[in-house]
Amino acid sequence: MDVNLQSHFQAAVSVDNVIFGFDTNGLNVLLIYRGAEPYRDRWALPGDLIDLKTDTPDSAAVKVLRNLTGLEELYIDQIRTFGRLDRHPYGRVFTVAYFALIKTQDYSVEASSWAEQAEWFPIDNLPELPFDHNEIFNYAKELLKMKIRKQPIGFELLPKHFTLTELQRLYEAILEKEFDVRNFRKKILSMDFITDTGLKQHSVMHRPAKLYRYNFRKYAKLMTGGYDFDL
Amino acid sequence: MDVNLQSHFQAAVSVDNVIFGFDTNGLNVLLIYRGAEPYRDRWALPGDLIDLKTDTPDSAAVKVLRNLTGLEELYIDQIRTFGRLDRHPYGRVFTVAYFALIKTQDYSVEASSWAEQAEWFPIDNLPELPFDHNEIFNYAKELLKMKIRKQPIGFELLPKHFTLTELQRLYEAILEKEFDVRNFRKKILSMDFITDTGLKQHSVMHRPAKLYRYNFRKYAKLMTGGYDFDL
DNA sequence: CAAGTATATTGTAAAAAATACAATAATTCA
DNA sequence: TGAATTATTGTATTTTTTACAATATACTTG
Repeated sequence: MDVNLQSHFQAAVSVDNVIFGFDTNGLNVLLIYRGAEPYRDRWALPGDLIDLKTDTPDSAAVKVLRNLTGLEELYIDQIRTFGRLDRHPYGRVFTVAYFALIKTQDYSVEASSWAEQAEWFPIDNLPELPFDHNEIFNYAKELLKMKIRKQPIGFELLPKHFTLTELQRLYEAILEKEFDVRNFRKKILSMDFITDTGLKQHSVMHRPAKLYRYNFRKYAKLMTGGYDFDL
Repeated sequence: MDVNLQSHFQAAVSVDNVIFGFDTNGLNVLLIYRGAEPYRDRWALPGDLIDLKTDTPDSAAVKVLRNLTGLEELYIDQIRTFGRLDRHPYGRVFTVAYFALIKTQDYSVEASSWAEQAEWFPIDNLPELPFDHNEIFNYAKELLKMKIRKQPIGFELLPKHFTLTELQRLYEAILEKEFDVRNFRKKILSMDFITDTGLKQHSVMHRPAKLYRYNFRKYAKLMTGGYDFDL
């Protein structure tokens, strides 16, 4: 290979995942406790160097997510690439950041191959992160805000069956803004892609709420009709 | 360096720009005629390998754009990174795609250091592009559609002074959809970030249109008030 | 200079969507 | 049985969107 070209083929590329989860305490991010250098013993976004022989950025990000959660078929999407010159102490490493949503309820620490090293952190109380991970996280947070208003991805963060109040709390947590109960329900129901399951909460010491589920097929149908999701 | 690490530091990273321009014929993309291998003598997106010693993806993309147009201060934004295993015949090359908007009127082929090799192509009549450039272009086109509805970036594609009809044609070309003249004007003017310059067209053989300009300060003010641009 | 040509500009009524606002209902627990 | 707690629902007002066509202004030509 040409000497000129040679000088270009000396970069590494990694992926880093910003994994969001939602529970009664609000929005959380899944961080791992690094067991290896650099930045050993620091909480960081879960990520890995891409294996140049076998992986694309997408496949590498999916692998990280799968290893960490033991779950398949999660929502994941590329955010953007970060490439500051000094972002990695070992050399020139570009990182492709990803954005994932998981149902906290389905996630069990035990299923993870990095079990004891993973932990949920409330998004408003993150530790200082290594590399440019704070920057990546902030970018992801903004993206989540934007996406939630345009696409019905909120359901990826809720259990299969959920109440309208839970859905409202989710939107409020993400958008950092409160909605009127009546108007929120009217709007969500008018969009017509959640379905009443006929089930109710039980063992709650108040009027039990109806349980709904997200109906992807209805959503898909609306989209092909040029529908504009907005909140 | 560790052998294990060594195997990761063998990638190259490039940037590729999808540069949009607008004229009376509609939306165009700027392509260059490749003078070097691979894919010599093919029309392709302007791009370059990132110099690992000196450049970030952003700075590299700006350089490509500047070399090509001779212009400063253009609108440019990252799209996403593409990294199929076989996308480049010389090895593992990831490419960070960018999206740029330029005022065709300000662009002169002469100013370009690649002068004779650059040419505008109507977006609905592109040649077959090398690498994964067709995929990148399609992605960019969708992104443009999305962005134009959310941010006042259309003005980056128009001369400093423009008529409302030109603005409408621009939106129609990008969104592939026609708008009612009265409603379009009402909406645009209600947004209140374009200003009447007091000037008019001349030497047109019909009623001359008023010339407007984009008022960034007004827009910025609106945004801080939580305004939602939408069309 | 009058008529013709071509595009620019403007208003209004009806329908739809967004907003503001509070009373009643269903369950558990004591 | 009533107290506690959260779920559920409707209506009037305002704002936004939509549908729709007549008049205005410049240039050109005869």
